[in-house]
Amino acid sequence: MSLVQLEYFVAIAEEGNIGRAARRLHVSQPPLSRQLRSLEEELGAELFKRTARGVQLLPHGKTFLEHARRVLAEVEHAKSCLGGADAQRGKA
Amino acid sequence: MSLVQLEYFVAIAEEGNIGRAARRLHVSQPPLSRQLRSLEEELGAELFKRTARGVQLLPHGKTFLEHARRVLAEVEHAKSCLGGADAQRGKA
DNA sequence: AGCGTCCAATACCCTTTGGGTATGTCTGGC
DNA sequence: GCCAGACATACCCAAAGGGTATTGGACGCT
Repeated sequence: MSLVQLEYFVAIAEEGNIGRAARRLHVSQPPLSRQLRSLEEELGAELFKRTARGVQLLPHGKTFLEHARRVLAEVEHAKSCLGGADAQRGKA
Repeated sequence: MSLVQLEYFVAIAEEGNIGRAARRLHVSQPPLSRQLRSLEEELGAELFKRTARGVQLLPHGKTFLEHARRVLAEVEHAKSCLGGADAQRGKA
């Protein structure tokens, strides 16, 4: 599991659509599909139900989403507590 | 920044010695040196003072260590809350 | 002072990972 | 039946990550 996987997962969850999440993240769609699948395999749980209109969070996915957000928030906090200058630049 | 970088950083901090941390993590020493430096560059702050006997946490490093531990703990929590089976296996 | 030891840093190579493009497959609407 | 939209797959290439070998520097001992 990696931090980018978590970022991708959160974006997909928020968009409900892998392609749209890809545009938001400025990457193309296939990498997102792959990272998501790889994450699901590592966790041993399906996070989304794939439909013809996009993806939909499953119960496991909802649970994991909260954790993922907390991890990412903690990371941001860690970054912002150090360099000051760098962190501020990053925020903009 | 990646999760492995945080794991490496914590191990180095706990061992006070990159080579020993490397053995503990079952990797060789150079990758750890590199990842640590890369982390410091990204954060824009030196985390350790390099000495002839090993490395020593600087104030920034101590602060960051707490955050890093929190992130990793949160990740473990996220994992353990899903698959059950997989998570239990991972714990052993 | 000189030597040996220990540690981190660097150089170089190779494998693996990750992203991009093109295409396939399926579902739902007209 | 056909088209449009969405995820999955195949294939390629660049980048990241780890390994081995080596260098450079600091400490301790004699």
